[in-house]
Amino acid sequence: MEKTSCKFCTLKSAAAHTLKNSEIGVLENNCAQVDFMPGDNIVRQNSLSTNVVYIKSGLVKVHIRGPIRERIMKIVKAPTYLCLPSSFGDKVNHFSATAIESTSVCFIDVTVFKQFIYSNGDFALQIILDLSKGELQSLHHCLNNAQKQNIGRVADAILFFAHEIYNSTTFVLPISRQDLADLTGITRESASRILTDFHNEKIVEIEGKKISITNEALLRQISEKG
Amino acid sequence: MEKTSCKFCTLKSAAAHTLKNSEIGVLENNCAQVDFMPGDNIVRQNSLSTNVVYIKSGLVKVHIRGPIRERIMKIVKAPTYLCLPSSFGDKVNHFSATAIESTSVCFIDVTVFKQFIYSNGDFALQIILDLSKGELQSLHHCLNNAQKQNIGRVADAILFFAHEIYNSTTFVLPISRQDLADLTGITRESASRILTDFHNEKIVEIEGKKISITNEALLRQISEKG
DNA sequence: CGACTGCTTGATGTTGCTCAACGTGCGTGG
DNA sequence: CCACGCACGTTGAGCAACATCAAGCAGTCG
Repeated sequence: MEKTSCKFCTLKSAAAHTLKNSEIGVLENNCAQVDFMPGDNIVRQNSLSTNVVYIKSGLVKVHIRGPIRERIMKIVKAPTYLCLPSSFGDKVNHFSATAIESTSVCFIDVTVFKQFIYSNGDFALQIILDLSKGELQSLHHCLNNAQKQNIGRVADAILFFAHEIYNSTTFVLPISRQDLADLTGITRESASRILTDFHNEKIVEIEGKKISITNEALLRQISEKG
Repeated sequence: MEKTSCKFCTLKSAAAHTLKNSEIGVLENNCAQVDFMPGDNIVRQNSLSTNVVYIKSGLVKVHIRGPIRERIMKIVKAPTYLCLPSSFGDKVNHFSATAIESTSVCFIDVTVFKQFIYSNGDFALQIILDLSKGELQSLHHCLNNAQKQNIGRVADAILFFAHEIYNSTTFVLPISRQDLADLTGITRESASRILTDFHNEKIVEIEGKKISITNEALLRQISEKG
């Protein structure tokens, strides 16, 4: 567990920027930074949630063991808070989180966090904004998945990585086909088939994990039409 | 628009209980109560969201016009806040809300609401708790629907009405088959078929909109096994 | 080299949507 | 009052989308 100074941290959240110097001091004493390698488990479902998790850098998948199969709820890149709702709404984590790329995380004591909300209105408002945006996003994601058929969801996922994560139409998929399937809620086989279909129809070029979008307009259309 | 006194309102939210007398006064001047009949539109998707909506009494469906078809996100009973995330996360409503039973609603100015969060830590914490619990619920609901097949979702819906809404194994379904289909993400025809299947297999007794669960153990098993 | 993992591809069966037909109750307008 | 349109509900037949099952293939690690 390294010694870090929150005060001079260059990767502070919007909420943390509202903290006063004295509060930063408190934060520093109740905050632990840990680094994770790809595949490492950051948060485990059903374990006790005593810390707020802040992703300083890296890429993380948030997943949950559903009644039938594993489901990846979302893939988030730093900087972001993780699983705030679990910390506040319940005592246990409702999700697991696993590093996809090497990732730095700050664990912050939840009681300290609550203290900040209590004493610092700006901080509270920022957290509420974060929560609200997060909820809207995941509901839309959920809605999309529920109504689209497989091909549309895979198109979605590709566009997501291209624009939300890598800002490039060419990228290396950081997850396996199984993970891609879990993310879109389909089977490994279907995911594989759809990728080769896209390749054959010259919509994207696929070479192992390397993906390159060649006909973005069509891909977008597939994503929207379901 | 009736004259009401928030101070003596017996249906206050947990958050509102934390307000000081002076704050209640402010609330009273920025709060309007409106009554709705079944079928009335309370909040309209894509309209400007300038108010926080608090359901004092009644039953409401929250729905959204998806890319393909209408989708009912959830059915909530009073007392509860509605669409908080829309108010904070964005300027427009992401959902519509429609009264199912006759319903009393308080519209509260969002800037006043923000003021409370800013000045009253208890209030902020309560709102964050509400948001967190709401998000966890909707994510689980989403997850369930995504992995279950139709029969399991309908079983879910029946159990939901029995236990969350009416606290009785016999009740009158307050919505149409079409709505039930939109709630579970299936077609009207499938919903109808599954209900008659349940009836034939003596799992529930169905007579128009009157529903009576006769084999709850089996119904629960269907709901869980997908 | 053999075991193993991740990926692909084909064959088969099931689920659930679509379409179509038909009955019912309700409100509207002639 | 009746005729009509319209929303709702039920049922059946056919079909498309997917999951499942099964087999095979390349790369990797012991």
